[in-house]
Amino acid sequence: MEQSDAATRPRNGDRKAPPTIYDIARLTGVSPSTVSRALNKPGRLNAQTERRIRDAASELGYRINPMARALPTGKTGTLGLLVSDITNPVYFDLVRGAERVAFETGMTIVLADSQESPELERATAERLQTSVDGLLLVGSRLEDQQIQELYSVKPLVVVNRLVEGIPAVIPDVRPGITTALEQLREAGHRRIAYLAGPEASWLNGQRWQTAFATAVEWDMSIVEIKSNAPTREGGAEAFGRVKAADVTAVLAYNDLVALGLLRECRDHGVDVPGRLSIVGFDDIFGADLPTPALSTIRMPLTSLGEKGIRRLLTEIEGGRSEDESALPTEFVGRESIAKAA
Amino acid sequence: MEQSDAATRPRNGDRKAPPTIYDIARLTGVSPSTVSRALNKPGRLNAQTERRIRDAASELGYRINPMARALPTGKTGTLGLLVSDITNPVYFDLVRGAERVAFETGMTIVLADSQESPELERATAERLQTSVDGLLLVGSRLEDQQIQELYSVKPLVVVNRLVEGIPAVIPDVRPGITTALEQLREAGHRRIAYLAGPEASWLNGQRWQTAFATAVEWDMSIVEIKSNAPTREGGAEAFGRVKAADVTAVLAYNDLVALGLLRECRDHGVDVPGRLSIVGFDDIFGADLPTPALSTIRMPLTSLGEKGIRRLLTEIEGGRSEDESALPTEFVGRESIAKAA
DNA sequence: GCTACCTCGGCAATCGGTTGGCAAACACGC
DNA sequence: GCGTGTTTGCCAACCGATTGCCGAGGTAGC
Repeated sequence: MEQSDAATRPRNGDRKAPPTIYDIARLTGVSPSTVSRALNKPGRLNAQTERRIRDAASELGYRINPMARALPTGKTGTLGLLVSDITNPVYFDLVRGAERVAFETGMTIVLADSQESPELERATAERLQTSVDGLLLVGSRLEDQQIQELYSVKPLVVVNRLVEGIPAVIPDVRPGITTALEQLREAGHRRIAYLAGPEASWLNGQRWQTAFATAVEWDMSIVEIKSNAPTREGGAEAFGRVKAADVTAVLAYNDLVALGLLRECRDHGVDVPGRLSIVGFDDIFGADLPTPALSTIRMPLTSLGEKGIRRLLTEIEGGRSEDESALPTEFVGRESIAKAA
Repeated sequence: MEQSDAATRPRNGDRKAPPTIYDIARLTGVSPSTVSRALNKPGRLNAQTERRIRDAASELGYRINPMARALPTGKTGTLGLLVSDITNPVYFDLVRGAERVAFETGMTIVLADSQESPELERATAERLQTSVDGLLLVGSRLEDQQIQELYSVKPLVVVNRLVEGIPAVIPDVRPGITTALEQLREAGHRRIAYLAGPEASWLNGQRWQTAFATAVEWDMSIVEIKSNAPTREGGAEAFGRVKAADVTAVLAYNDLVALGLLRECRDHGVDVPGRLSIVGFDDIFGADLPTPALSTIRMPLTSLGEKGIRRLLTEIEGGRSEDESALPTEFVGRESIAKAA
């Protein structure tokens, strides 16, 4: 596996230091401050001088040193994105959306995850705060007060959560849930279960409360079933409790849990959707793969990511953006729903 | 959606500047340089003085300013991780592994993707290089020379690729492919196809060449079928060509392509594995979800991520780490393989 | 020809750390 | 009492930008 003569590789000492504005200044015979202005105060200088400096800069392959700029300005050009679990496919599109907006505005995103641990989340958030201009907290498991403390240090926006006094971007779970329960009701389901997510999750609360209120309104019975983790394993592990609950349909906290339950049903010979209908949340990658394909309530993930970053940017600029309306969810009907047995 | 009285939110000006070593110096009556040494040259100072300073620091809630440190030292404490497509589940575990090692060593990871575009990859890499200590290039689509140029600027490690003179971490595709073809052969398959990935992908070349050599050695016929993109859509779109090729088994460039093909087969009534056996690569999230569950060749993703970062760290320290042996792949038998028709 | 104003570019301070060199203070041996 | 050596902490320069202020020179108005 030796790919090359080690002696031919650059050592750190070999690499030439990148050019600075001082190099450009020397080359063009002006002062460094003039170079700085030429490069980021267009119009401030004589057009011809500016041209000359810009040319010299690109000839030298000059790239601004973000650290050096950050020191006097206090702006790092970096945003922190903290999610509860990187390996949860639900964050794909959200991250993508966030990245797109960040890239367009010339910001860099630092992605980190807290592995569903509040302690780790706090530690990571604090560490990130020293090197970013603002933080996007997605599905935070922290307590309100901790988030407020973080907010008192640096700009911050929460996604999928509401905290007193903190700018937020959230989905409106109502449309998706309403349609889903409507479908279940029309298919004759009267006893349904909600397979719960983490208690510290605000979104879990929203989903449960909305499902609960809707079910009650429509005279369906509904029970909440605990699950240990918002993962496929968590869903599989809840199978026994679901079965014992004697319901004809399950609304799961998220697709991961729904997929875990679905698989377990198949492995135990419980016919889905014949004997049990299952609906998930999020419409993650893979939700359409199993047979039956999973019906789910799609979250506006890309938009949540995009709006989150935009919101954060105006927050950083000191603007006080209006809290916009929540982004609507949408029911995606697939094969995991059928007439109640 | 108004969550709070806007007037109660901190404005940027409201936030108090974080404490600096100057604050600590003033508080303890020593000079800033002494504070600096107390905090990161243990033993250089009188033990008692050091204690006093450390106590004051933690009392003030001091956190070092990474930018300020980066300036004189040239070390940013940040590593860049550049993947070809963030939304490809294959990178989950790799990113996880990389993050774990980075976190343990106190480094921060900046994750970016190039959306399968070489131009974007180069631009992003160059941008990242100004603010990180080193770069991990995963599945790069750049040309060798471009990578070498990047390497001449900052430390860099490539994953899933070999480039002359560049430290690399790669999988050994042989074990997985050998076992997979062995199984196919024993099941009576004699005509197989390789559904190709991006031409610019080194890994695609490895997979094809190894499959080719092995098939030839064992007297199986093998053909290469192009696919337009290494995605589910790409796999679906290749269905016609696969069907026309008159083979009994397909080895796909990755699971995404395999899943796309699998779905398309189902939609067109082609029985898998009855009439066509399918094997993927990577064992991504979701590979086990469809019916039939996808057989695949698992990549040591977590290890690739971990080793990649470790390798990068020694590279940054100026060490010249030995090129270690490639990490073995492993065949994962599921339901998408059966006896040849 | 004089004042008033504007344009253009440089000086120097600043951001928050790090670090080489030095000097003060102290201990020790003789 | 003096030379030598060691410990300890400070001074000041530096990293690479940004920016307030100022002065030189040009232009215009009267």
